[in-house]
Amino acid sequence: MKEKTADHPVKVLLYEDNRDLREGIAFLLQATPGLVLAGAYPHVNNLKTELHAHMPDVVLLDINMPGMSGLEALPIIKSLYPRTQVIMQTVFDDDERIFQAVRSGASGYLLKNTPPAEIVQAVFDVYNGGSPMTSSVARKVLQYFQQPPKSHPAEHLLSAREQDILKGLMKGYSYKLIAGELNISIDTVRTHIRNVYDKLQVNSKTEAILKAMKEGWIED
Amino acid sequence: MKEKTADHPVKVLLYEDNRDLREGIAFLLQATPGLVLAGAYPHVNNLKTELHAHMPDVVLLDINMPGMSGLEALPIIKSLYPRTQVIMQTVFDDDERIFQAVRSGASGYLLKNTPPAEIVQAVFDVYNGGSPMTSSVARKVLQYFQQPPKSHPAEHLLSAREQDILKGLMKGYSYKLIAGELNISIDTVRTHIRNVYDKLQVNSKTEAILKAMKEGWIED
DNA sequence: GCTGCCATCGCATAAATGTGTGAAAATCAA
DNA sequence: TTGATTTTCACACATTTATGCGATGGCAGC
Repeated sequence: MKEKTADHPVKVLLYEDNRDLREGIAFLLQATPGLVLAGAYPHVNNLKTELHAHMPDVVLLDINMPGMSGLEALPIIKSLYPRTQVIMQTVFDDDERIFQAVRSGASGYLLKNTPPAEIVQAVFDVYNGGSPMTSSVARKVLQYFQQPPKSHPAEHLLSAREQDILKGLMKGYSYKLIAGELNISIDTVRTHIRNVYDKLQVNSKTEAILKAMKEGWIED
Repeated sequence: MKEKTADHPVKVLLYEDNRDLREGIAFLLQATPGLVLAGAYPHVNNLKTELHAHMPDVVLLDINMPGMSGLEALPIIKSLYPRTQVIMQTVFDDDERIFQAVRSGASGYLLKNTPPAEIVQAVFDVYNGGSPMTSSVARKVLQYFQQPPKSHPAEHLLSAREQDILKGLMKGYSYKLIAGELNISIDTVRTHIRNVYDKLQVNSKTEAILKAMKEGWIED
């Protein structure tokens, strides 16, 4: 990880409706060598204008603001300036906000209890390609990846052979192909598929595949 | 976020093959109030025994160790003691390792350049439900979410009506149902589907659906 | 006006699929 | 050993799909 703080000062734009907090952070950013505070505003209603005027490297964006919320502002920023790094700040760490922010391209996510010094560090972090996150937020993000302890209702429902056949279907194979692949007769394939349909409560290839996918069956 | 450090001391198990590093971290963990170092080992070859003996709350796990690697040890730990929190440590931050670790249930991921004080902090973090991550690692995780700026090649390929029909197929409908749904004749549905197949270069319902999904067609 | 594309419909035929009924061999737990 | 399950196969028949070869009308662009 190469530090690029010496390159040119990092331009920061701050959106935070709480006046004390805004001025506090603003002061700190101001006072930090290598950072330049391009602006500090209590709302994002003039977002586009300010973006075009300042061309910030990093935006510190509060989620809860009067008028347009930070979550609404985020996609606008990222669509206009994809390379601008955005750090979200909020008091709440509910899943909904986090994932909406992450999907919209947020590069960092800090809770409001983050000490000011770490906020400054976070600015450098995102600028250098990192993603500073409050650890409780990080946990929620990770949990999305954790192999959802797959509740495979089908696991015990379908026999090994039936699973083979189903996998064949999910690859788009015809009965004939599956039969060839597994070296069994077409009629056998029929039988298995019939049983699979019974167990999955469906009555067509399509339904079986869709159900199998929704049920979290493929690894793809 | 409730701190639970006063509850009972957090039992930590440390796996790290580098002796200096191991002893350094071990000393620090020892000396930290609220933490108890249950053991510090240079390899995971006796993993199960040590786990059963110490029942740790948190495991600090180096990835690169002689014999069994940390990545191999992780799923074993999580399957035996799902509630034990594991922090991975490594010098490398390549995507492969990170995602394998995350999928296997790692709760934290620190690079080796992490200052010792932060390692201690990380132990408390995971114990309290957080997921301390080096910010460069966090970035890679986030990027996985931001992935799908899906290119819809079919968007312009298929006409509006053809897309309607395809959506019908993807809901598992039969021709008859689609015809009813859209108030057109079955033969019309046939024609559209024929054209869709031509354009998607497939020749069965199943293939069309699978292709449509892979192409990022569904929102599900 | 002509041309290309789209949406609509019809008919015909071959192939694939869904479903009913049966049954033999292999495997496995009680 | 006995019984339950699994895996294998067969034949039959209805339905659904896939595909070929049409046709009509609408609408946009040149």
